[in-house]
Amino acid sequence: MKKTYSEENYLKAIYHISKNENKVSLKAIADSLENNPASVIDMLRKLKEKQLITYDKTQGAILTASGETVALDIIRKHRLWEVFLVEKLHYDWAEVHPIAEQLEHIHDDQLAKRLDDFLGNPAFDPHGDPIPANGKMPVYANKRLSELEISQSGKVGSVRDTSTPFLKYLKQLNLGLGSKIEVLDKLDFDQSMIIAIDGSEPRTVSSKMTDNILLITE
Amino acid sequence: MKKTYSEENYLKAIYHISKNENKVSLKAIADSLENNPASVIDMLRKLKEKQLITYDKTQGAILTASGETVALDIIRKHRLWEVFLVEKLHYDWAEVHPIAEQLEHIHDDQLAKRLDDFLGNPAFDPHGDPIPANGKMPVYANKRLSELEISQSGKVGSVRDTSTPFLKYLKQLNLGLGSKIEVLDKLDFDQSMIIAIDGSEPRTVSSKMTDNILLITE
DNA sequence: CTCATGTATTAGGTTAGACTAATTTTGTAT
DNA sequence: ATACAAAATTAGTCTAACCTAATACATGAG
Ligand SMILES: [Mn+2]
Ligand SMILES: [Mn+2]
Ligand SMILES: [Mn+2]
Ligand SMILES: [Mn+2]
Repeated sequence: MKKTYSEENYLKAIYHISKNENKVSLKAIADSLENNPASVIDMLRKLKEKQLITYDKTQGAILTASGETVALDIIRKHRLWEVFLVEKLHYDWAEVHPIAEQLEHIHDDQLAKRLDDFLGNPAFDPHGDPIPANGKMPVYANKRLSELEISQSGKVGSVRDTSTPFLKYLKQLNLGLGSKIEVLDKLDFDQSMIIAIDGSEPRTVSSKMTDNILLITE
Repeated sequence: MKKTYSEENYLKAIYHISKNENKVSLKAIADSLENNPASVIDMLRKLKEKQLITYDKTQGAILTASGETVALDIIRKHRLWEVFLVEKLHYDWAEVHPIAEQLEHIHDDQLAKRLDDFLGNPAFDPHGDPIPANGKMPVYANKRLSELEISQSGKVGSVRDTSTPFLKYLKQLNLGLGSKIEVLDKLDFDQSMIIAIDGSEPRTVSSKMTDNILLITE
């Protein structure tokens, strides 16, 4: 059964929220899609009807197996297209998200596979996020920078916020995927951190920043 | 001003029909898009409102300059994506049209240019159709005069025989590059033609002559 | 000239997906 | 336990883009 652009966006939003919160509330979906709660509840009923989710106000929205399949397929296409835009068309990684938001909805049976092969079967998108394959999201060890203790370190594996302002900020800090970060100090009163990026001058960064950097620690 | 998917499809349809018919009728648009005439007239009024076309029942629909710009931009993207799908993703040329129908609506300021460069600035799509550039559809002398049927016409784009006798003969006929030729009649027994050159007196010309004149038709 | 047919137009209706403005339910702080 | 605020829900409205069915207009064959 073919899904609409809008249905696909809802399923994707529900998937992403479920990875960060233990309950996917109506409000969280509304905030994420910047839609009115009244619009959201209509769509949730439609998705429930189509057996793509379950929903009630206490449990929140939960993807069914087929709902998750759709969500992962969209995320896969989104991330593959982002790789294409950066690797082949030489876009900056900060520019590709809005274009991938459109491209992820292109529907064709063979397209994702052919694109994947053309790109050399990449494992990660330009933001360091893993590309789903075979209906599953690959998992790998990662930790928020905000969770590190003083003197611990790690390599930047991905960023949770892919907004242009945030990515521009990172660029200004000289921080990219693979940068090594060491925690020099942590301020108790607002959780801001003093860090060294690739061994350079200490920089102070807010908890909002450290919450959005995911590290490969091991 | 951003155009909807549907508006773009209408403008494209009007463009294509106008190249094959001397009037873009409501019915022709309805047939081409497989939409109901009642739906079509609504959209024509909307496009007229937005100054993308003019329309009245006797003249039919005519693209304004800005309407044509939009149409050519969509056709450009359609054909570039077809090249991508065939050249890079190794689709068969017969499979790519429905996918390009979706991809042509992806909106981003830089995308067409970047894609064009990535593909090596192709002049033709996989079906041999020219790819618009700089807001214009390239035209090529693509048909021998001898291939035209009665009542068809075209403009002289080039000549295959460049011998002095031939060119002198053309001069005597008052025929040069850009001259408009209309086929008035064709004689079965020796394939000679009776033609009007720039609307002048009918002239009879041999098949040897008509084989050596290349026309821009469309 | 007239009427049959094809083309254009109007009128009214549907669906998807959004909205605003109540209202109800739930959770939390006192 | 109360009362307030946040979250969920309902009711009603809107727009884009389609539809069907009825009607008007144009045209060409007899
Ligand atoms: Mn993205
Ligand atoms: Mn990404
Ligand atoms: Mn095509
Ligand atoms: Mn083509």
